Amino acid sequence: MSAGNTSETFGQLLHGTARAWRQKLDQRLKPMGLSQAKWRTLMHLSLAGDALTQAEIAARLGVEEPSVVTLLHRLEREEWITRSNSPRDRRCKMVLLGRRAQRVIGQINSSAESLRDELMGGIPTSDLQTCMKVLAHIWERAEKTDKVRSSSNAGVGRRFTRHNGHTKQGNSILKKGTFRKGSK
Amino acid sequence: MSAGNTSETFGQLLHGTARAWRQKLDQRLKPMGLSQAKWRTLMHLSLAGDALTQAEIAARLGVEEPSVVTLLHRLEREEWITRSNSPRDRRCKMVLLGRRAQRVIGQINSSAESLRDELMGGIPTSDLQTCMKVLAHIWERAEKTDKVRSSSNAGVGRRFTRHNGHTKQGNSILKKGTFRKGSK
DNA sequence: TAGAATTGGTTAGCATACTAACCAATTTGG
DNA sequence: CCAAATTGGTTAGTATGCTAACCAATTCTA
Repeated sequence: MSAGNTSETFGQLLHGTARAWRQKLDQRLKPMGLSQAKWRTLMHLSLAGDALTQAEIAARLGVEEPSVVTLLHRLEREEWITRSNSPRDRRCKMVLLGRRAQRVIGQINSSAESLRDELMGGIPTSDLQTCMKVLAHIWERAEKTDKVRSSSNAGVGRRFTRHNGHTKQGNSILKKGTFRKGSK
Repeated sequence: MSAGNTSETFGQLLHGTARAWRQKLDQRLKPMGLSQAKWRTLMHLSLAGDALTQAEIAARLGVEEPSVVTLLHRLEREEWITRSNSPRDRRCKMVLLGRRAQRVIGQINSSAESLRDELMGGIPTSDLQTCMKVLAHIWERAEKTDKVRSSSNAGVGRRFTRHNGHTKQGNSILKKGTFRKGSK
């Protein structure tokens, strides 16, 4: 990079920035006993407003299932969430927010937002838009090219495809039978 | 998610893109037995054209020293590099590229470059420039705000302090560790 | 020149992610 | 209805990265 090469630089920048951001956020949330991975999980549960299965959580976080397993174990051990077996499908675990989490979701959110403001404030909106467009483009290509993950929402637009079209209210997992995700 | 919501989304996008890129690259380099972390280390050594100390490598990679320790252990175990004690400063380990690495640096490079082309090709240069500017800005703020890491130059134009000396190499130590079973 | 401070490296222990391999339910196809 | 495929979850093992705590050598300073 210092040797006048333009290649590599973008990747460098991308990863460095992501790492710096993550560390910063982790550092802020540490006093609350949370890290970004944990916080994001709680947010998704909060957004869902209902129990989710581990597979759903994995899809929303954009990580693999085994990664979710240990993540949820940590969250459960610290009493941020509870897990129980689904009465409908004995393979499933239902994941729910615990009291503790419900109480601090707001705080978490505002922490994350103020960091965002600090980091991105002052940047022209159009520049930001351009940047996001570029990132989305890259992401899409990177995910698409040679692995066809079932529920890999490649980007920002298309979030988790709601199998049956009801997300927040009804039960995500208590009403199996009608939906089956992607084709695969 | 696409409408007027600038919060959260950007971070999401940043991390997702970085992760996707990394995975893609790892996947390509796997047949060669390399991952991005390893590859980057080798590149820096190659660029330096000379032995580097572990601290220098850490600075160039932008990671902490303890992370470098295990990384170098893996690289050494696989014979990509050799490490030896510096004769001028007994605290230092000099890290050198091994034969194996020298032989494939070119391949590594072209792999990474073609991936870059695939991911970024077709994106207007000006957009890219804008994107990089934004990322650099964010990175700078994230590093600066509450931790004063040695170099805060947003990574792209970093300056490494030259240290170097001779290109001599001995054998890779095998030193067992002075176990002191720390107890405060 | 004798501490004190700094610097280079390490170990320990944790967090986060991945792949591979596996079990146990459930769904599907005859 | 039974065997095969699929799906949800787990374990095991590895890769990266971090912080905290610690030696050992070197450099600074009073």
